[in-house]
Amino acid sequence: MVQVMRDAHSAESRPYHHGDLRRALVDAARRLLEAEGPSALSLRAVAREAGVSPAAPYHHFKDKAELLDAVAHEGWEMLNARMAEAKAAAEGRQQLTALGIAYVCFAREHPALYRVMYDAARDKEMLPIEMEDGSDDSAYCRVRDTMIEHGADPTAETDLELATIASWCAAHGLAEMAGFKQFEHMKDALGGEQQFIAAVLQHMGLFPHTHRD
Amino acid sequence: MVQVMRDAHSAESRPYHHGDLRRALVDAARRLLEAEGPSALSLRAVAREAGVSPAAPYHHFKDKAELLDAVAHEGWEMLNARMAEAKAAAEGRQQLTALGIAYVCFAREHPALYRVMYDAARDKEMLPIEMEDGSDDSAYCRVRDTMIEHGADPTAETDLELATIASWCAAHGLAEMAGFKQFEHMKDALGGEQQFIAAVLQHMGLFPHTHRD
DNA sequence: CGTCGATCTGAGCGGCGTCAAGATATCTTT
DNA sequence: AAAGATATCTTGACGCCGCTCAGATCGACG
Repeated sequence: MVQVMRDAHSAESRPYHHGDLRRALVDAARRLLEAEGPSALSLRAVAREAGVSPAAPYHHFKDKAELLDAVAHEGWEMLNARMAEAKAAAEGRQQLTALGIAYVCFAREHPALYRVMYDAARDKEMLPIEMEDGSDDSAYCRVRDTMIEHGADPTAETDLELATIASWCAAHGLAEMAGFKQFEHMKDALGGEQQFIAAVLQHMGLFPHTHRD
Repeated sequence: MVQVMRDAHSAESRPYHHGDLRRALVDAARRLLEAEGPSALSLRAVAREAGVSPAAPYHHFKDKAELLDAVAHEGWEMLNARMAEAKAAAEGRQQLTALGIAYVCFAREHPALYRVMYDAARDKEMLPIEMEDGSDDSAYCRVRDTMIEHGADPTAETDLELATIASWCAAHGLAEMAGFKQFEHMKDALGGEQQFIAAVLQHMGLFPHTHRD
């Protein structure tokens, strides 16, 4: 992003050194992912898409997994931004529901990306730093803090953490299952996938601490 | 299936025709899966494990995905059996919690198998028939019926179905996330993974229809 | 201008999923 | 029991994959 295409060689002549191949590779991977699905996401295909040789990516990523990590990283940032918007746009205890809906809808709008995000997490058996407690602006903190704002007891730490984890797991489960054909008739009956998602979230007793509000 | 090992050749001499290669392949795949993880599960490796050429499986399965489907199928049957046990062993409204715990614990005890089960489902965007409403003895029916037994209104069909779906999604989400290292300190604080699972399930407000009982 | 390090290419390794052709065992018919 | 049909397994090959390494090319810096 900082470096632009060098002009030592013209833009046409494909300079031997790419301006910012790392950036280009991640973008190409995202493009391929959303266009052709996870199965089409090979390192060679990404290199092809970026117009470089199959070995070039190895100067920017240790291996394929590290490239996917970078793609996943951007995914988490997109998700964080989406949830920040959702909270800002809602009011009162509606904010928690809005966060849940935003989470699931993001996953449904970018299913291949969401899959890459969680596959990377599962392989390392840990969530990326962007979603952790310590990270500022993380979705985890956003949910937990919103719970506190709307009546949860901030001194009951274990309860608060369990409630946050429970909400997260529930949203993730719904995110992965909402696309299944078995629920098609239910979505139709409720007037669309978004309504279905909202209805299931409601039935989950999400964010139990807010019930007393 | 029907055929047993023919005795024209002795059991030692590796007859040209395998007795029941289909069965042997599925078993080999399960063995490889649980021993080496999903990444080691190649068609060629399965054939190797079964002592047969790489092309042999194609006389029993259309492609690799169909083999994995067969493995997944067995997984769902194991899960159904596990949940049936869990319900039988519990009493009263404890049964619903027992079902949830059984589901998540199964997934945690067989993480690679559980992953294959859901990957197969996601690729087809539908749950396997064993888990559907129509199928007798399905986990879906078991959960829904147990809800009815413990006070849910069987005439409020939409509500009942939404509640069942919500429970399922929540359990699935927890099943996939319970292994993450971020929750390690929580598991320690609660005295183990099983306690952690039970605590999160409790916080999920699972099976809301039973709350009035 | 020359050197050095970073970047990219080309060739190549072994492994993968899959397929076609041929070999071999079993089943069926006579 | 012989013969043909059928199911099963092997061999060999194709193209794609992730990954490595030697060497070509370029930018920066002395």
